Amino acid sequence: MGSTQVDSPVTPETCSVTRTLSFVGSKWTPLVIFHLLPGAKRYGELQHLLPGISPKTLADRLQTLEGEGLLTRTVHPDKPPRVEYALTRRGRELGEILNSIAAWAES
Amino acid sequence: MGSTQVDSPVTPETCSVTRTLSFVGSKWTPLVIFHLLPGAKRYGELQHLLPGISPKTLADRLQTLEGEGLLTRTVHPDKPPRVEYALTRRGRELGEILNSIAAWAES
DNA sequence: CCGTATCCCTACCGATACTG
DNA sequence: CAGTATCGGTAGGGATACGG
Repeated sequence: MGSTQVDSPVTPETCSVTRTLSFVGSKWTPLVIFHLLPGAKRYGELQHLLPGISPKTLADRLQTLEGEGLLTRTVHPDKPPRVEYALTRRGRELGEILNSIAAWAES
Repeated sequence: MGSTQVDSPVTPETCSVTRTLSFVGSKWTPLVIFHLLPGAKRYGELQHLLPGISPKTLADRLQTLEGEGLLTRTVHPDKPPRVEYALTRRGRELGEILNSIAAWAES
């Protein structure tokens, strides 16, 4: 006998793609990821690579990406302080997808 | 002699990925694309497939996607009016990328 | 050097009512 | 049926000043 239960529709709240794009699509986030793909960078380096970004926004993006497990934040106990950000494997995987979007968009 | 000209930095305004995600990342847009992947749908069908979306938002998303060349809008001269939306080849290509994001997000 | 704290503005999105 | 018009809330992001 067939079930009378219909599939519950996917909503923006339950869609994995919508959820992913909700933070990857934030302003500056793709560029942050691109700049980290070649290797770890310091906070100040990213600021110079991203002219126009505010310190608040850069910190927001880095913290969100860290919270999503896409990058790691490493504090080196130096004076003056030195903090490095590096993509995780998962972050690099997402970077590859962003590259495929770039290829699609520019073709 | 090496040029003294440095690369002008990429900004969110000139980044093709940021620009793409600025509309693909809009709420409901990925779901609209997913529902159109199997084939053309009418406006009312999409409304029922997307419970909770407002008519304004649905119209906004469809018009944006049409403007980006990702779908076509076809008016059939019937009574009552019948309008169908179908992905273009480019729209289906983007849909495939969204599927790869889903695979990444769910892995 | 690496951020946080505030304030503010605006663009996105939802609800609702209405029209060809 | 397939939208448009209008209004309003809210969250994202910028500018700026300051702190560990």
